[in-house]
Amino acid sequence: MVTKLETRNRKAEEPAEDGSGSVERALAVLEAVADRASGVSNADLHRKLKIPKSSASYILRALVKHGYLRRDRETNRYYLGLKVVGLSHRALAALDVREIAEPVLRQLVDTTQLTAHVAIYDREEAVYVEKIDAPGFVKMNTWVGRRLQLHSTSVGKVLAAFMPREEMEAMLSGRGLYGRTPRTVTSVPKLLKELERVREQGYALDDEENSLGVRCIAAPIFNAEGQIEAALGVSGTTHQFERPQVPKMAELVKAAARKISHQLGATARR
Amino acid sequence: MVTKLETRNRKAEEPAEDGSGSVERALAVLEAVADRASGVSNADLHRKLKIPKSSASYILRALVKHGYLRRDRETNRYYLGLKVVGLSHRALAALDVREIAEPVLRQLVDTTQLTAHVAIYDREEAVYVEKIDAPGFVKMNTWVGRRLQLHSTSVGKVLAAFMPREEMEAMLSGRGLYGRTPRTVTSVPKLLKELERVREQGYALDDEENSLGVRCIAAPIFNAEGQIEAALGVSGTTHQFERPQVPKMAELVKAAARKISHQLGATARR
DNA sequence: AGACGGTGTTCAATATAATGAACAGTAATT
DNA sequence: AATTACTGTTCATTATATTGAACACCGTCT
Repeated sequence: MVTKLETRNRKAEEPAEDGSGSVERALAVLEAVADRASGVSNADLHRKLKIPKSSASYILRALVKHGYLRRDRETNRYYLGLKVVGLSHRALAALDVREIAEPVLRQLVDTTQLTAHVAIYDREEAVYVEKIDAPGFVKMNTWVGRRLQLHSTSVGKVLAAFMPREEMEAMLSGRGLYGRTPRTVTSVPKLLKELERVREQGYALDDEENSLGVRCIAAPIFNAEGQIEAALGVSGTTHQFERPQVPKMAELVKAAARKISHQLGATARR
Repeated sequence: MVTKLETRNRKAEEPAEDGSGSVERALAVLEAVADRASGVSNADLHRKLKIPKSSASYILRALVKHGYLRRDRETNRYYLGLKVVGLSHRALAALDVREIAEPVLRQLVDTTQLTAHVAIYDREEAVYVEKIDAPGFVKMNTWVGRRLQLHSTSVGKVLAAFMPREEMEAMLSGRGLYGRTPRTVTSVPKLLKELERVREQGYALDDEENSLGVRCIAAPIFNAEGQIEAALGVSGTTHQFERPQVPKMAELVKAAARKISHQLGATARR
């Protein structure tokens, strides 16, 4: 332990990770490679992760051997392999809500002309697990797998508002809320009030709080146990989705979310 | 199942394995979890992978910590985490051909009323990296990330036919060709002849060779260096895609593939 | 040519992780 | 309630993987 800390002398900005592990380092390598679309060399990893290049050499070989990375023979740079794409499909296929939601989303996109997403809660963030693009040329910079902060997005606020109270409070206690835009709610007390309103209204609004020029609205999807399963949201530019439309959109989104909840076996709520 | 266990046993008996063992086992765990949609317990892994449950315990914790697996607190079973979905997006985003191909595929689906795919070569298999569904109720059981054998599919045959000759022959030498259907080409010499014909014609046909009742046709996509980059294919049931239509479809698919090649910077070929 | 700064790989010593056994829970038995 | 047959976790010891240093290999410069 001590020697480990000594060898990794200055990791100035990174939070201390004391988890033991060769496995963890391999995963860190995987993520480091994912971070750079232009590929990563053995030496890059040696610098970036502060691991001996000999170790990186072995780790990389193992990852390549299993298809998680691929190696460009010309440049000796490493890129993400396609094995992860197969795994991704398996991970998503396990989420029943996706399949059920998809046709409902399509219809919602048709009626609202906005981009629709389904997001679930995962490790203190919201993750998009389904997306249907709006027609037209303006596209939202989102994708299945994208992770979002809870406090600055409509789906995030919905997921937080309806999760078990103690879990939510434990998560938020003593946590800084990053101000993504001037409109982001950055104080926990204010957010708690906002979440209370979300529970009352049954929907959450993101009025340029996550990205300037983008407005979103989301509603909760419940499962048969009455717990929140996911959030359904629509997103558009402030031009596509003007403020006066909010009440109408809220009803449409809530209705769509209820429809999905119902198909998941949830009984009517409220 | 049986064959899987057999290979595991043999592997365990063989002495030398290069690469980092602990990392490889972690990856094996990841894949074992992916294999079972119903989740996997620590004890399941102990049995399935023949690793001590204490070791499995540590590996699982590391994978959960980084989001590659998630643990159901109720049942202590493990499922794939959403981290892999984010990685998948990065891996696919690195493939320029996808973005370029997408609108062309859409148009091709419109004109042919068949399902269109783009596949690339990866580790002796073809992998779908893009898919556009045909309209209608019949859906192909395919997905982005699905891996296919080279010898029994149209995209696979195209990828094999146009890859560097020596690479292809090294890969095929002394390899058994699994007979997926009665129509599958199962001998290497026959396959080589077939690939020769593919090169001449500029397209490959899969006439119920991979799956009974499914017919596919594919053509190569070349990059600016004149190397094959991907294969573009259309698939349909034998009802949707009848044999007399093959010549016409071949031309449509070849034209679409050429269009993509051109946008990738390839100069006209043949 | 020769020296340099940059790669990635190999090897033996040692620091680290793997693991059998013991432990502590849980659930369904008798 | 006691018994059985499962779980998963912890810990000290051994067996293994990690890693600094040496090596080999480029291109690019004097």
